[in-house]
Amino acid sequence: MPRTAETSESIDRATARFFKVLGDPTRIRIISLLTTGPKNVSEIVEQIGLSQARISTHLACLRWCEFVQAKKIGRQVEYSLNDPSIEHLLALAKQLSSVREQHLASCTRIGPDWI
Amino acid sequence: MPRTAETSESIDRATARFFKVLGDPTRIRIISLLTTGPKNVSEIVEQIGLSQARISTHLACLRWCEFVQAKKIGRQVEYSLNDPSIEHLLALAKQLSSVREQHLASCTRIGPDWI
DNA sequence: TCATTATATATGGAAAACCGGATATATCCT
DNA sequence: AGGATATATCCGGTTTTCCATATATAATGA
Repeated sequence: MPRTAETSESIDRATARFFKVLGDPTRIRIISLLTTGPKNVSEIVEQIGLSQARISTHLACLRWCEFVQAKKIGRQVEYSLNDPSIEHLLALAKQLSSVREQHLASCTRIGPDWI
Repeated sequence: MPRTAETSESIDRATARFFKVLGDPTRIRIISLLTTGPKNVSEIVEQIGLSQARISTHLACLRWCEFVQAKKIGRQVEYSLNDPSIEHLLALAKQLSSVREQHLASCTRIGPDWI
């Protein structure tokens, strides 16, 4: 069954949201950290160095979009990646973006302040 | 030479910006369209159905971040993808996000309106 | 039970991104 | 040169995202 224009548009919207979730430095750092194995919230907070509240909302975002899984152990919650494909995707993206690292770093905002 | 925490942080920032550029439905649609071959601006405008001005700024964004190349031919400008890896990345992301399409569609904003 | 620890959520404000509409620039044609 | 066409950029306003701070919930231990 061929896809209609509407369904491909709908997938594009989903894909854009998917990417938007990945489009935040803190969330990338969290995902990168989790590629080294499961971590509980305190460990993540310690590694990243932001407030627990901030980390927790970023984790909620990643959890909602199913990038990560949460497992409650006593009073801690252990987070882990829930799909190995994410690691592939991230590795590929890191490779592509590290080539352009300086260039991308010089772009502090999306919009007509390029140049 | 091992990477220090700062340089990995810098790559993470670059990667996040890389993803942020991909985190817009219109830009995803443009890139998807360009996977079928080079197109000039008028063709892109026609296919996507947004104003020429809007398409043009999205193209500027993609061009700046080197997702696409622009080639001036007479008074038209022909755009094309400038790295086949982008296609792989997009295909992988589309696959991952189409699995969660309904779920991602139900998320209209990033932030505490999940649940 | 009460205090403590670990994590999650709510709220208000600042910054960033997106859009529509107007305008500028560059090329072609007569 | 002057008009038409193709594309790019600017501007003001609205929406979205991010953050800091405060507070809520849940589990543990005294």
